[in-house]
Formats: sequence, C-alpha cells, structure tokens
Amino acid sequence: MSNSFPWLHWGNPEIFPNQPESKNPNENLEQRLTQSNRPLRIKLGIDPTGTDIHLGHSILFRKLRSFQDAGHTAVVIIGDFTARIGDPTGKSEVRRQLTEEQVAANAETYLKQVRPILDFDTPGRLEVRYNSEWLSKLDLPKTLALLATMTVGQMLAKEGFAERYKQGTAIYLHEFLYPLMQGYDSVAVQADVELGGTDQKFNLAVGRDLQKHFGQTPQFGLLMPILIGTDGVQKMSKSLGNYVGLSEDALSMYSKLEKTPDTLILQYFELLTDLSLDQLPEGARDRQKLLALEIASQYHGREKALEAQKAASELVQGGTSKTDVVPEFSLGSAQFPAKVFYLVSASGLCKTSSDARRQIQGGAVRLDGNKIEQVDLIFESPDDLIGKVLQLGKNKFVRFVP
RNA sequence: GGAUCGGUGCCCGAGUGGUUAAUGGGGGCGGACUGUAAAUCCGCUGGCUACGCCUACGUUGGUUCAAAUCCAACCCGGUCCA
Repeated sequence: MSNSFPWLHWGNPEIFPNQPESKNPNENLEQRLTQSNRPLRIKLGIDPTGTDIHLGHSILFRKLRSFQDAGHTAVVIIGDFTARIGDPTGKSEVRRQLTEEQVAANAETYLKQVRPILDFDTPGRLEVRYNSEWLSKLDLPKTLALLATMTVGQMLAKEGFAERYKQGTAIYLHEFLYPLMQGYDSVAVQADVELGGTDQKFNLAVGRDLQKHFGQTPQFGLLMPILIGTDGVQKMSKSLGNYVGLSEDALSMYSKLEKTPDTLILQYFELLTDLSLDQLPEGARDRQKLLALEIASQYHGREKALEAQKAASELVQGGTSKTDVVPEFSLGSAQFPAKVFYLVSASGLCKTSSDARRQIQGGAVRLDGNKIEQVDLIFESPDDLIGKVLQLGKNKFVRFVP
C-alpha cells in the first residue's frame, strides 16, 4: 500500500478491485485518484426506514468526509423507493410500508444527524439524491432486463441468501431485486466509488456489473469494517440495543462509551476518532474516558462533553450533579399525588410501570443518591421533587423540572 | 394443485384438557465484586398509578364447568410429489 493517500486507508477498508502494482485507473483506486482530472463521485446509500443513526453508520460517513476533504463529491442516496416497498432482509415480518411523508421525515432526520460529520457547506462536495427519482421510472421491460443480468445461482451465492436457502427460510423473489436496485443506483448517479460495510460486498459488486452492462466504467467498492456494538459481541444495531445513537444527549453518549469493552477500544479509536493510536494513554480506564470524551465532543462540542464527563463521575458516585447535561423531565405532565414507580416509568427511565416496580424492588432506583425501598412511596406535590435527580442503575438519570 | 410436518412470550425451545402469566436456555435489565470493564455469583424478565384488574400460545369460530392443549375452517412456513 502506498502512502499517497493516508486518508483513504484509515480503518483498513477493503477496496476492490485492488491491484496495487497496476497503473490502470480501473484496477487501482490510488491510480484513479491520481489520474482523474475531475472530482470523483462517491456513493453512499442509506435506507430511511428508521430514524436513528448510530456510531456504526458514522464510520461510513466519516470515510465519506475524508473523500470530501480530498476534494471529491459525496453522493448520498436516500433509498426512499426501496424503503417504500418493504422488507429487504426478509428476516421477520414484512416491514411496514412507509408513506412518502414518513420517508421524507426520516430522510430529514438522517441528514440532520450526519450534519456534524459531513461537509454540507463547501459547494460541490455534497449531493443528496432520492432513488425513487430513477427507480420509480423502471417499467416491466426494463426491470426484466435488469433481472436478466444475473442468474439464480449468482444470487444464491450471496451470503445471506445462501444461509437462508440452506436453513429453509423463505426467500421471496422480489428480494432478488434489491441488490439490482442498489446496483442500478450506481448506474444512475455514475458512481466512481461506493462505500459500504463489509456486508455490502455483494451489492457493490452487482453495481459494478450493472455499470459495465450500461457501458459505464465500473465503480470501486470500498468496504469499511462493521462496528461491534457496546456489548463487545454483536454488530452495533438498534434492535440489539448495543448502540450509541448520534442524536443521543452528551451524557448518555459519554456514559455508554465510557464502558467500552477493552477488546474494542482500539478499534473504536481507529474508526470513530481522528486520534493517533500510538498517542493513547496507558491506563485502560483513561482510554475509555478519552474515547468517550472525544466522541461526545464530535457531536456536542468540547464543552458539553467535558460537562458530561464531570456529571457522569459525580452521579455515579452517588452525588447529585445538577448540570444541564442531565436530561430534564418536566413534572408538568405528571399527576399528583404520584407513586415512585409511576414516576420512574413516566420519566422514561423504564419503559413500563411494571418494569419500574421490578427495578425498584431490585434496588436499582435512587433519588438524589438515596436508594428507594418502597414501590408505593408517594409524593404529594411536584415541589418535593423539583431539582432532584432520579437514577436507574448506574447510567440512566433524569432531573426533575417544573 | 396433492401428501405430510409445523406456527408458543425479545429469540430458541418445553408443554398435548385443570394451582399455566405458561418448564428450560439465550439475550436483556438490575444487584454484589471490579477499573462504571471482563470473568464469576445472585435476582428480575406480559401490561396497568396495581394486595386487584386486563391481555397472551398463527387467525376465526366450536366442544367443555374448564383449552396453548380437543374439533372445524382459514392464513403462513418447511419437505416431498405434480
């Protein structure tokens, strides 16, 4: 690997095709970067099905930013068409079809969340496209032509399909269309490079095939590692609950990252921060703190992050930090007299009041650092609570306000 | 279209008429320990401002004092045949 483009290689992405010795700009991305006389078009697709982006996604956007900073054009594709059709994984029940409004709202939220990462301001560095623009125009003849570019055998070679086929899980025909649609996106925006997680290799390759089919120069694929979640085991995902969302408040972001497992910490530094690995502090604990502080700073600014750090340590030690990084809960909507377990659930600390009861019984709930023993403890008026901090476990806090 | 097996709580998986909100495992959450980690041990794990009430075993009906368990139809998946 050459050193001409250090920004290209952080995180150790898999690039394909990759022939380091080749001078051919179609076989060697560095050659393409060197020889091209125009900014390259770097495609990254997102599915506006949910509303939360987490640190796992942020890796791709960070890489995209690297390209932007090197003068290239980020082409972010919102998969609104795909999202409106249904479930591309076939994993569980069919995903609810999203309406146009929902998709638009989700897309909006996404862009807002990645704002701290991408360069939205420099002219020519960012292009946001919706794939309904071209996919909704595909009629049956064109769709058939797309389908005819691949064989069932090729499709079944794909990891996900292969497993499911072997296990006898249902695979619906239209699922075969997803890789093709994603590939067609590359054709539509004339991508030079497509970013994706390593699980996207198949789809990116399909994009290359389709581009060739349509007489374009095939894109490069650039695959970033999939981030392991905060549990240290499975990939970061919202449904597994092991994620850190980009829109989370500074305190919860800091708190989660401060317990990043030792096995993950170097990877997190490499993929999620700009810090150099050989300048990290020695102690494992210090590393966790630095990581948490660093990432919280990226999304909330240095000041908030430091505040979160301070508050986190105070709160955990049974203190009563009242800084404004502790999320507020307005008692205006609560009804008094109120029982504690009701407050624990109403404030969002627990999802249900039943759960709140259990947590209290399990000794997990504190008010201003004092453990609450009785489930049915009653508060007559908001005045008894305002300014106090309610705590669940070690990391979840809420500060009562009028 | 035919034959056959199956659909249980977040997931896997017991249970084949009655203390069954449903054994067990995983995951998750909490507690102890610790470095706010890992490992280990322990507890909890349907909902409800709650000594009670409500909703649950693919769906809808039926038999019964009583069903996740029996019957019927339907829906969905697997396998084999066409």
